[in-house]
Amino acid sequence: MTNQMKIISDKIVLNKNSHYIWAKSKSRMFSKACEYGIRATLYIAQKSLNGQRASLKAITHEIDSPEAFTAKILQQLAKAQVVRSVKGPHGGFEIAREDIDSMRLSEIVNAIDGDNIYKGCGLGLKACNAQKPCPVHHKFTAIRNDLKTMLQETRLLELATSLETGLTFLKR
Amino acid sequence: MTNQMKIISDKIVLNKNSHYIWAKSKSRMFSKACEYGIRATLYIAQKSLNGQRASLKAITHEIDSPEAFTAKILQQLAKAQVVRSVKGPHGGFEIAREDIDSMRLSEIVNAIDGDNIYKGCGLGLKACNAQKPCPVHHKFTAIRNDLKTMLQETRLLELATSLETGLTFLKR
DNA sequence: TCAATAAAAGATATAAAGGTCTTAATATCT
DNA sequence: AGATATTAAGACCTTTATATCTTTTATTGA
Ligand code: FES
Ligand code: FES
Repeated sequence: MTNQMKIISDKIVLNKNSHYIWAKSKSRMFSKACEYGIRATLYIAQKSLNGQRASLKAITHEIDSPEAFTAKILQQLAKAQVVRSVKGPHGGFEIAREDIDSMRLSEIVNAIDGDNIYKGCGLGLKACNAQKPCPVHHKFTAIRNDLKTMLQETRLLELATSLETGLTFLKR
Repeated sequence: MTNQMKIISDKIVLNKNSHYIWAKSKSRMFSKACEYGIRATLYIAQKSLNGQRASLKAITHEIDSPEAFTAKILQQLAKAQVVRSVKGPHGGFEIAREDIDSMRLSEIVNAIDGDNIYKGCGLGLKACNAQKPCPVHHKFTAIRNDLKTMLQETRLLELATSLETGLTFLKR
């Protein structure tokens, strides 16, 4: 590289006039909002199993997420009835025991990211359509369906339990 | 809804003061740049199999993508040696026959999106780490590995051939 | 009923992705 | 050599995602 561009970080590249030029888009399966949302929900589930509510402060501390942004996401999850919120002293977020048993990962993902991840075309055609498939359709739908099945079958209880027993973690 | 917010489209929601509030992030497996990049590469491969070059204009027409943006993506792919570009009259983009045989889908994805999609943690922890796994680690890595394998095994030739025979499509 | 606490709602700010436009470089043909 | 065709490079603009800050609403308990 003989020119004067400046690499600020892995993601930020500026040229000599300090204009942003290009960096690989760090694509992810779920949006950050959804990642925080899943982690927050799992923490709340874990606390709820112990008969406790989780406050916003506790949540953001335990999952290492930005507080105000996490609040917004929890609002969404409360509207979607994934979690229940309680205002005032000793308030916070909770999930009913029977919901922890029955709720699936897919409900959280749906509430935040919608279902495009397992319905949309892998190459971005308007919709996935087996009658007029894109070149990756067959290979892609197989993986997408596995993802869909996994999300729809995985219960909150199972994930919250592995957290409780210290087998898995929400931050590092 | 008794308030005055205005739903402009599926993705754009404004409140009474015309401030953007919130909409589900349409998450996708690959970035749009990557989707266009794959589609463009497949079209170029198909033309190359017929001994022809593909011009930017022809590409954007055939894959239905924004011209200037597609040009940027093709620049990236040329730098990554996924495609070869030729300037001047009768110029355009091409892929050597032997590369069409050997090149895998993963090379295109890597050139544009990098490898986070099959290396990163599904819940957004700094890195995926089996020693201190997140709650979805085991279920997630299984799917991610299937995706990785699929991308690494799928050859351009196979996809370009299915296009040529009219079994699959790059736009609709 | 009042102070304190905690979430909801709203406004605004910043960063990244997606996209356009203009000029430069390079190849081809006459 | 000059006109033309085509991609490369750079600057810039727009939209969406991510994030923060401020004000309002609900709940509790002294
Ligand atoms: S049409 Fe592209 S994935 Fe189904
Ligand atoms: S640690 Fe989260 S996917 Fe491996």
